[in-house]
Order: sequence, then C-alpha cells, then structure tokens
Amino acid sequence: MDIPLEAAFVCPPGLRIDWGHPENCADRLPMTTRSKRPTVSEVARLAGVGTTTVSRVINGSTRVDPNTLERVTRAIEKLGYMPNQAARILRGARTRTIGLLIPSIADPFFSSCAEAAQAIARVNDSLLTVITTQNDPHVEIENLNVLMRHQTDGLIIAPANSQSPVLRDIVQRLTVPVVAMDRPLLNAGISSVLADGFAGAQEATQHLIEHGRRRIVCLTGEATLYTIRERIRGYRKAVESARLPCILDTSIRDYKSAEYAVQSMMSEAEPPDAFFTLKNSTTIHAFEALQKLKIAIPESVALVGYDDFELAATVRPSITVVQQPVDEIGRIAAEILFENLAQIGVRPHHMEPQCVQLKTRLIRRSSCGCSVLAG
Amino acid sequence: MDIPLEAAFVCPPGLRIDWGHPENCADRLPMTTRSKRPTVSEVARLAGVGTTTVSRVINGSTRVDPNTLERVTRAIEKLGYMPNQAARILRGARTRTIGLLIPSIADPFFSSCAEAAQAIARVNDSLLTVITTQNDPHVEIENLNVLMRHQTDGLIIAPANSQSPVLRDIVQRLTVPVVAMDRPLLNAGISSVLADGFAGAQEATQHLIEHGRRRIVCLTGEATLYTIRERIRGYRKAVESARLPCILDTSIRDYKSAEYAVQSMMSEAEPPDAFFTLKNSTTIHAFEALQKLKIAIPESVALVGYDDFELAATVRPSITVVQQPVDEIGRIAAEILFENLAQIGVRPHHMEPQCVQLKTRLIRRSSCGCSVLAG
DNA sequence: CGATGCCATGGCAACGATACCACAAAGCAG
DNA sequence: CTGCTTTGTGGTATCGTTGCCATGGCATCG
Repeated sequence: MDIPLEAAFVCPPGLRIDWGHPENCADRLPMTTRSKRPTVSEVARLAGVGTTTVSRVINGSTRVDPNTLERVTRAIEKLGYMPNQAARILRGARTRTIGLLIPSIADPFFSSCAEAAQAIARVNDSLLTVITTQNDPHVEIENLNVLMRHQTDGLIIAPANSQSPVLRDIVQRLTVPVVAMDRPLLNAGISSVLADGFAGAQEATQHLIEHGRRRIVCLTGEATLYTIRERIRGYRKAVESARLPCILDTSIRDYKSAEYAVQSMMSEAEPPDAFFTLKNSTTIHAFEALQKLKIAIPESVALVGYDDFELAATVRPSITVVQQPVDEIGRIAAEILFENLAQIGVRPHHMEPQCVQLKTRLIRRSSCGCSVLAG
Repeated sequence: MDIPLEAAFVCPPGLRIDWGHPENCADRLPMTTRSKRPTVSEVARLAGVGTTTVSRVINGSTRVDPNTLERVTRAIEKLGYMPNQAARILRGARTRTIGLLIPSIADPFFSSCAEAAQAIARVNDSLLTVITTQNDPHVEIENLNVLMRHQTDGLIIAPANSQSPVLRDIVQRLTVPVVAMDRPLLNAGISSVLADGFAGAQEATQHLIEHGRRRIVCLTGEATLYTIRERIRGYRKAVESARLPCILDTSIRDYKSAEYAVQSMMSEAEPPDAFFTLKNSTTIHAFEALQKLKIAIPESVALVGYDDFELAATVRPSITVVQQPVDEIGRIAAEILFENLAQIGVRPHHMEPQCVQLKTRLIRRSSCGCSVLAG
C-alpha cells in the first residue's frame, strides 16, 4: 500500500497556504553516514600530514600552521569526515548524553519537563535519553543501571520514593552527577529542583478559607508520592491554623470512585463546602462527578485543583488551580546538571548540592468562588 | 535550604496509605559505576583465564567448560564487572540506542507516541533518545546529523515536510533504518506508520451530514502539514459527494482569531450549521469562542474535532472527535524499526518498506448532535 | 657563532572488547 | 596405532582517537 501522491491536497484559488520553510539548506549535509566512514588516517594521508595534526585541527587544541590547517580542513570536507564517537569515548571523552528517568512521558507535567530539559541538553551539545519508570522502584533501579552501562554523563531523576535507602545508596555510589527533579532524594547529597507544594497547597487552602469555606475536604488520590504528601502538609497547616477540620480522602482513583466519594460525602450530616484536589486526574474526576450529580460549583461546593491543565480555563465553571512552573523545573534541573558536569575535574570535590524550591502560582478562576470574567 | 524530613507527612490513624513497593531489591546493585571500572583483563587475571574466555562467557557465543564458566562468573560478580560500551561499539557493535525526531515532546500526541516507542525500545534492550524539531526542517536536518554522529542504530521521524527532497535525499543516503511516523516521507523508500486521516475526516464529515448539516465549515488551523492536508482531502471528499459546499478556513491560530472567525461567519447571510476542526488546539479555540459568543452547541452549530483529548468527554457539551490510535502509532513504528534492524546482515538488501495506515475511530458525544448520556 | 627556546609536527602507545587464528588435548573410527 | 574431528582455550591484531614524548627547523640572544 502506498500513499497516492497525485491525490495530494491542491491549494484552492484565493486560499493562501504557507508551505513552510524554503529548505534551501542543501549545503549542510556532510554525507552523514556511509557504509565505511573515513578515519583520521585517511584524512591525514589525503592532506599529507600525520594523524596527530588532523586531531589537533579537529579539536583546536594546539596552534597549527594556517597553511596546514587549510589543507586538513579541505581534506576533512572532501571526505565528509566525522569523528567516531565510540573511539573518543573509549579514550575517556564524555558521551554527551544525559539520562532522564521519569514516571511517564505521556504525563503532561513530565513531558513539559522533558521538553525543557532537552532544550538545555541541546545548547550543551548533548542528547537526552528518556526512560519511563511508571513509579516502580525496581524499574527505576534497573534502568539506572542501564544508563550507567551506556556511560551516560549525568542523570535527572524523579524518584518514585524520596526516602528509598536503596536508591540513595546507589546514587551516592555513582561517579556521575545526579539531579533530582519534582521530588527530592533525601540525604543523598544531590541537588534537587522542585515546586514548593507545601506553600502552594497552603495558599490554595487559605484562599478557600477566605472565601468563607469551613469544611474543606482534601481529595488526595493515591498519596504515596513525596509531592502529594507535601501538598497534604500545606493543606493541613492551613486548616489547622484556622481551627478547621482536617479531612483527607484518599479513595479517588477514577470517575467511579469519585462519584461514590462525592455522593457519600455530600449526603453526610455536615457536607463539605469545598474540595481541594491534589492532582490533575483527581481534579478532573471530581469535576466530572460533581457535574454528573448536578452539584453546583461554586455555589454548593467550591473546587480548587493542584496543577494546571489546558482546559481548566475553558470548562464551565473554569477551575481555579495551583500552577506549577513546569518548564522551569525541567530547565533548571538540566542547567544544574550541566553546571555539575562542568565542575568535574576542575575542583577536587564536587559542587555543593543545592535545593531549588520554585514558587507556585494560584490561578484564580470561577470554581473557587471568585467571579471571573470569562476569557 | 534543605527539605525538613521531620516534618514529613505522618499517616493519620485509620487512614491506610500504600507506601509503595517494598524495595527489597538490594541484591541487584552491581556497583554500578566506580572511578575505575574493571576490565576484561582484570577479570581474566582473577579467574586465571585468558581475556578471550571472559569475553566468551559474557557473550555466551561458544561453549566453555562448566568449571571455567563458574570461575569467570564469580570473578565478574566479585569485581562488579560491566562491559565497556564504547569499546564494543568501536569494534562494530550496535549502540543499542534509537533516535526519535518529533516536533515536540510536550504535545500529548507525540508524548504518547514516545512513551509507546520507549516501551518497545526497552523490550529490545535499547534506549530511546528524543529530539524535538518544532517542525523546523533546518533543526530536523541538523539533529539528524547529530544522531548520526552519535551512531544511533536507527531512527523514527515525524517529518516536518513530507515532500522535502532534501530530507528524502539525506535519509536515502543513511545506512541505518529509518521509519516515518504520523507523516510519511514520500518516495524515500522507508516504512511509515500513520493514522488514516483521509478516512477519519471523511467519516466525521459524513456523520455531520447524516445529522442533517448542510453548511459544514472545515477549520484547518495552519494547513502546512501532510496530516492536516489528508484530513482536508477527507472532508472535501465527503462534502463533494453530498453536493455540499466545501468551505475551508485556515485563519484560526488562537482564541482571538477563533472568536473573530466564528463571529464573522455566523453573521453571514448563510451561516454555517457545523464546524469540523482539524486539530486539538483549533477545536479548543473554536469551542471557547462558541461558548463566549453564546452560540448553542449543537443546536445552532454542531462541532466535531479531530484528535481526542482528555477533557473532550468532560466539557459540556461533550465533544465528538476523531480518535487516533496514538499508542499504536508509536508502538508499531518502533516495532518496524527493530524488525529492520534485525534484518541487517541477514539479507543482502533491506526489507521491503511497508506503509501502515491505522484506522481512526469516531467517538460520538454530544457536540455533533448525538444525544449521549453523560458518563 | 654556538647555545637556548619556541613552534609545528609526527610516531607510538593506550583506551577495552572481540574476531581470528592457532594449538593442545581428548575422543573416535579404521 | 595413526589420522581425523571435536572441544576448550589463549595470544594477538584491530577498531579510531588522542596524549605523551621526540624531533627538526627557525629565530633570538649572549
């Protein structure tokens, strides 16, 4: 089966369509890969010099005669020479590849982090290898070993368990720099980049309290992760400071459990007047359940979610959320990693680990009780 | 600044929380990486054998005496030996790394593809290196070269321009297998895996026609991509078969332009009675604009979108969409790539390129006029 | 004028794993 | 007992690059 080319879309008259960049970039294709790639000695032979000189030209390490430089450069171009990475690495060079160990690529939070990290890797002339762990510590350790076998220069990891002594020991024994992202790896002596979930949750809860809400239920979803636990701490701090009850519900996993939980809570003697959901999927499930049960938001119950998502502003009512600086997290984690990498060999001891906590932002929309003009 | 551990979440009485896997996997940490990794010769010395024998044990290529096997295995474990990838690659082995060139990781469509491809890479004992191109042909070619420098075993690419002669030439000159994903690379002689946008769009348009819609406007958004053009073909086929007008609007880029476009079309003498949007962002912008302008969906205009998204079922009215088999696309692309990889050296000539077209699915919700029970 | 220093350059070894060849010992048929 | 294969094993060259050291030419200085 083949794509029929003749049937391709023909631009109708009067309809201007931009066909993209002109692509006059034929000048920059250096033969890419051929069956047998030329080597330094072949270049050297053609240029009439020694292999060392060719190497010097490539790496620009020592001064070479302008005349020789010219000849060698021409030989390199003529043969389409490209240094062999493997040989360089064998001689001790970096692989120019960093690893990213995250629970899932499909998760919008982590895919945004990955995108930002990849951009930083690119400006540092490195590649990014992504591995998903599904938050399984076994998979995590397994693949950490895989990355080390591949001699990755460094590693960004979102640990499934921030307190895992096993992971901590392994990471401490590594000779390559590691940066924790989104969740710390406690007492491992590595840098970490996270959003301040405690402050974010506290601010959101506080906001609901200011709206006069008194029975604020925190819908945690599964509460094993460090991030979720921090958010719970923030919620707890806020309600306890206001002498309000601290009510946690960890039961919501999907739409069905959300409907059940919401229904049973709303039919209690003292029903909640606000829900604070700690992650995206829980927010959506709770929102769906409330709509299905025809419970008015924010009149009957207010709703505030943690983590922003594309349609939070579009649904009716629009949903107030705690927004995390996703791009920043990935970007800074990668930046710190490359800073560490740059330090290797310069100092006898590694850089002091730093813990970056980024501020979250409360995006006020309608579901919390704020009257927001749509748009 | 350090994370206060003592302040960590304490499980309240009566609230069962699953703390995750037990992590009793301390047995599987093979020293990972040390300052100076042991080599075959060190293992050989310890086991009292030659390096060749050690190599044979590692690769299980030839029979070795059970006795020797035992000794070597023990030596490997004792030293925590791990073969040096770079040396192997220099000797001609695979890098066990494949590249994925996509416009963006943050895009839900491509992140799902990436996730699926990564899973296949894992079962083939390989890593996946992700590079984003932002649909820029220059970046695309640039990074294709970067991947080749890194000696990637193979490549999955979503070409920015399916008809680019430059990209086609480069790909044809590559010695590693390449698979096109989501969009073909025409006449390059490589396999491609795509969703059938023509059929999907045709079916969706047909569906609107069956609902009695007569003026169906196709909101394309930017229409440079192959996929979008295929969808336009499908839409056109359907309306032309029904002798209905073919009305394309390529102007929508964001919420503002959507509002303008919708408003001006609705105030025409013959306003549209349905919108068919060709991609996610356009669907959302059009939906927002219709809501803002208080135009009833589906009473005044019906709406069908291309590409499903998480909240399409949650918003009111829920949105009817053409769903693409995202996971399948990534999975099959990777599978074909590894099949090609397995063929290298077996046959003198490469595998016959295949073009896989996957079926889409029309998800009937409310916005098209179908009365759907929520849930 | 001879000694000293700098510059440009080349030869060679080494990084670590493995394919190839060689060889010894053992088994086995004639 | 001889000539053959089979089995287990080791030595060594090689992959392509780069660091170290050596060398020859030229300029500078006492």
